[in-house]
Amino acid sequence: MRYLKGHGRQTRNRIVEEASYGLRQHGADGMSVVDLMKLAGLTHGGFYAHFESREALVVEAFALAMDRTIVHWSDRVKGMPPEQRFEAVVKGYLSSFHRDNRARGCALPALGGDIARSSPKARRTFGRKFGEMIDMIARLLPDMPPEEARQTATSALATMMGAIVLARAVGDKGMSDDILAAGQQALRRRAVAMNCDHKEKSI
Amino acid sequence: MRYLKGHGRQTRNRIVEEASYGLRQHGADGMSVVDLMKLAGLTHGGFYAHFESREALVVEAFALAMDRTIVHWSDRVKGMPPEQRFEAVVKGYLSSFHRDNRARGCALPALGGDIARSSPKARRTFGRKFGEMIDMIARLLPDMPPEEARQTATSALATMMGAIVLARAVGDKGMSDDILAAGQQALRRRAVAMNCDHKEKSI
DNA sequence: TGTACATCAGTGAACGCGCGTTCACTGATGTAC
DNA sequence: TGTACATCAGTGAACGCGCGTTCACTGATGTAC
Repeated sequence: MRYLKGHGRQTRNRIVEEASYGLRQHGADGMSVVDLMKLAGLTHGGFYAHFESREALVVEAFALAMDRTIVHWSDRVKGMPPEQRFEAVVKGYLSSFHRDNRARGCALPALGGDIARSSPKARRTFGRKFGEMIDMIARLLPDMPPEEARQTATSALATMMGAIVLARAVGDKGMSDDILAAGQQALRRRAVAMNCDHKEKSI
Repeated sequence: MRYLKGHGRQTRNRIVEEASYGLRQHGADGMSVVDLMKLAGLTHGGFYAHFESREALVVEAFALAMDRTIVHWSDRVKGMPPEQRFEAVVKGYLSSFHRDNRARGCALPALGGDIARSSPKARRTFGRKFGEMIDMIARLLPDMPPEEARQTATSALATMMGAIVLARAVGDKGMSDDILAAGQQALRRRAVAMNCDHKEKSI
């Protein structure tokens, strides 16, 4: 062998990984094939030895980013008491650190809007990964019936993602911080509402 | 005068209006100057008689779309009893009709992600308009103290916008409907939480 | 009423550029003998 | 140990195309006299 075994595969993985950062930073249409290969320290000519098209890489990079986000959440709550987990993820998500780190942050606010305009194939992949995200968040709510947990996880993801998009979009720093705070407050309230529901049911 | 008075202004308005539909449908980078002028029934050559640059039109079209959304909400709640207004807006927003009508729908889910990557000027304009949206929604919550109403309006907008982006992005129709339902449920719960808060305070 | 000129919104060819994609080639290192 | 050849990840010039922007021009209609 002229190259170490698996060299090609390793290069390919590196391209996908670097692309997942670059695309989150600059958007699904924000980097050219030349740019994406440069991120991996390569020239553009070899691109089509690894991927069928630019779009195929975008879809892979997007899926990888979502997997990484799920792993990140798992790591974050590892060893925590169950009742603190949901809020811990929310706090980390709706932080100024996350807002200011597009490239390493969640793919939903970075690329969700682009996916809505993508091919059916890309949207199916997105749907599957988003389902995994819902499952992951729902598992942080063990007190709830499974269906309610999934529904709460779904709306929590919508709130978190929306708040990050808006916090990144507004020009004003104070308003941006207010958006993150409002999101946190809302998700804390949601927990209160659940207690409330239970109280009302038990009356 | 060779043209009726205000002809140029009228044409300009028509370009901005049609662009606001086209850009919501296809994204801030999804239509060329040729495409945008064609929407208004014109050729591309005259574009720079009306606008300084393509980006200037995008910013104007975006601002117009946000103004229209605010007016749409006002019209919708006109004459309704105050306590039904907030939920009426939420229901209209988180509907399959809105999800399936990108071009005429709210600009936040259609273009929010693009704005986050735009020029500071575009983001300042967005921030100002978004502030107006918050004020509008907060006015639908007259029972709350002003600051709490603004905070609730902010997080409600984040939830609504996030849910529409996600509902549009997932390939699966059932999952998409679930996302809208989860968003509605969450915002209903939020109202419950408020009642709860008041009860707890009054104890 | 008729003719020459002024106005200006809109036209369409042309520009330089960066894009996604293709392809003949390179060069480092393995194998055959 | 030395030489010829095979392999293949990576290179970079080239392609056709659509983009944002510029600009000389058109043509319908107003005004001057």
